[in-house]
Amino acid sequence: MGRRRSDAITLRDVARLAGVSIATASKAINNRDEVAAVTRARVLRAAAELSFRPNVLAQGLVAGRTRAIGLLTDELDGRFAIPILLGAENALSHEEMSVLLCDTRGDAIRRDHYLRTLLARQVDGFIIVGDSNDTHLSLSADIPVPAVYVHCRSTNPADLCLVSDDEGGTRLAVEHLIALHRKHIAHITGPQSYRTARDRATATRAVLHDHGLRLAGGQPLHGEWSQHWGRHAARLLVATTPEVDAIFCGNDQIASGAAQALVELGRRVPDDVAIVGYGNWEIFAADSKPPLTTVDLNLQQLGETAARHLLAALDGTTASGVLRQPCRLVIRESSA
Amino acid sequence: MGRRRSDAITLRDVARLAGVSIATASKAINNRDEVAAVTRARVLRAAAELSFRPNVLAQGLVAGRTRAIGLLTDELDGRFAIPILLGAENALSHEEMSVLLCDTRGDAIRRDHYLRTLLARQVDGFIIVGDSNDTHLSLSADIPVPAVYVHCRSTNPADLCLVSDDEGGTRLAVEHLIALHRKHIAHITGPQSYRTARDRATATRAVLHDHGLRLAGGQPLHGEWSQHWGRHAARLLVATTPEVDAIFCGNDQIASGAAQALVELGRRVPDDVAIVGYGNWEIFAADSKPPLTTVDLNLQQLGETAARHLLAALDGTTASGVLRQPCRLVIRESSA
DNA sequence: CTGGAGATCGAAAACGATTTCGACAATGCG
DNA sequence: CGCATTGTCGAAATCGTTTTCGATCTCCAG
Repeated sequence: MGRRRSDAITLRDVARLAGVSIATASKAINNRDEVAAVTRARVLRAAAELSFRPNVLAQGLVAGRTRAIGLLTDELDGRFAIPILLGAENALSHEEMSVLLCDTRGDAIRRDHYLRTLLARQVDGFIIVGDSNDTHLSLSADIPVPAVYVHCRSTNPADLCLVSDDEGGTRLAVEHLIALHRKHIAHITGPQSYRTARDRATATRAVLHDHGLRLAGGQPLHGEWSQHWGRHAARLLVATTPEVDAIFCGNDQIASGAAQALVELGRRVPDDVAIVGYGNWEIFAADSKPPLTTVDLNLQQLGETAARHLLAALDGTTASGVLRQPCRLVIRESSA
Repeated sequence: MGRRRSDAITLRDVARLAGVSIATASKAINNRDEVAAVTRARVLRAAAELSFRPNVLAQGLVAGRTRAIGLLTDELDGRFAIPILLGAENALSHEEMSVLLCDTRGDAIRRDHYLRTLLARQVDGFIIVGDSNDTHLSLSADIPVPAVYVHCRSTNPADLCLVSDDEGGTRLAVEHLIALHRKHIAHITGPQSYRTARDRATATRAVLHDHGLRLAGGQPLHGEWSQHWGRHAARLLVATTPEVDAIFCGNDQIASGAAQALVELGRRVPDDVAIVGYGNWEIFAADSKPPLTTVDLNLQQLGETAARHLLAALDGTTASGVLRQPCRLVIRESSA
């Protein structure tokens, strides 16, 4: 067991070894001026020799910056929160900031509890990761530090919200299918209760209309976000609209299920029917049969962007409104 | 924006309102004796009135307990770390402990960096979540606080490691198939380089042997942990060992792929061939066609157990060695 | 040689809690 | 009543750092 806690290296030790006062040592290490270059070098050498690490608690207590942020997620076990979290954590660690993780499981009581805990811990700011469905209650009124909302919309227009660009992603997908000369493009997606499902359905129609086309089957097919619904909806579609030659699916699970059902019905993918998914959940998209063309949400970058905006806010540069992160089309065999 | 940081409620405010000294207020709030019941009540009332929340930084600085632990993961975006993390975080939050999350991405340099950061932050302990494949380098020599290893094995036998009980889980799966009167049971699983794949393959043979059976096809089929390999291996199996009437798969993706291939080959699941997966990754297992019988790893409980052991270690009750967490069989249509 | 400016440094206060220990009052016992 | 014991409270030390501000030193112009 390394050094015991009691005999950790403190600034006092460094100062003693360097032959200066604690104050000077602090200034030397924190790159303040009013300390001679030669003195600074001596202090730094001493610090290195003792492998000194400042006690962040005391630092935060005095300087008001704890170099820690709270990351509040609604449902961590979903598909979206993790990449966002990884992106944010990565960007923050570059700035020597730590992440305190709390998952509310969609429970308001837990959220309040965590919020208070994190505030008692004096976090410098918050990143709130929602589930992109409903708008997220604004917390800005309750907290004295900056917050950035990711993958959800705050109820307060003065907050900064970062979301994936559903309209742009939809355009990428649908125009890709149009470029493949598909004329009968259908849309299978998730429940109408999801904002993203509604937005992308609307966008699908708009893009088709721009190119003088209309949705195959007339209506988007709304159901669950599952393979099962994908299979079911694909069978429905083939029965009611046999001329369909492309399907744009609301996520990769639906796409995977749809592909499976089409193969069972004797349609070739992509020759007879091209399929495009949404989300680029690699485990589904790349391992499906055939591998799926899909829209990547750049979630990791979304997290990084959130972290950068939060860091900027800590420096006083606040932004607000809804920022849309562009998507990226990943082409695989299901439309090749 | 709630209360500004500068005018946060401190113990001084509570003491003043209650008409006692700071020392007494501290004792009253922390439930120490040597304070009269009536005084304590007055202090608590004052604290409640001001909605006082102690500054954890100062607490940690003096009392040596920061009520925060570091959670170090090797790869957070894998399938295993998240449920473990959720379980641990839940158990810890009951004790008002926070989780500092760091993902090393399997990189030793990042791990060292995070380790130092967390130590500078004076965390009370560590939970190390590995990827269950290789043994994890022991960190105990470098850190002055307790650590618990989850889903991996430490190189140091004095460390406490919590893993899923592969042998028990395998027994559940295989004996379930045997109870269904299956005689020709095959095993499709992941790469031999994975310890869990090897252990479960060995256990499969042992359980079959206990019941006077042997592995259909003679050898376990090792490949990738993917649907693609599941499809491929299932086709191989039917070609070389047509009498196969059950397949125990190393994970749910392989099982899902195998089921898909079998259906395409005209075999009915489960009537002709029963299938059991491993891991109970709901998104695959429950949404597959047909839904998969599988072995649940109780990962969330594994995380909770880890948290409890860590809390015990903080109180001085250390344990060591490898603890195996029992699994649970989830029966769905693929073997019903 | 003198005086003021600028550079460099350290003593001490501050941050918000916990903990130790001495002071004091109330009580019990002989 | 006198003395010891117990119960209650608060002054002060402590933790490791940052920050302020006064002290000292150097150096150069007048």
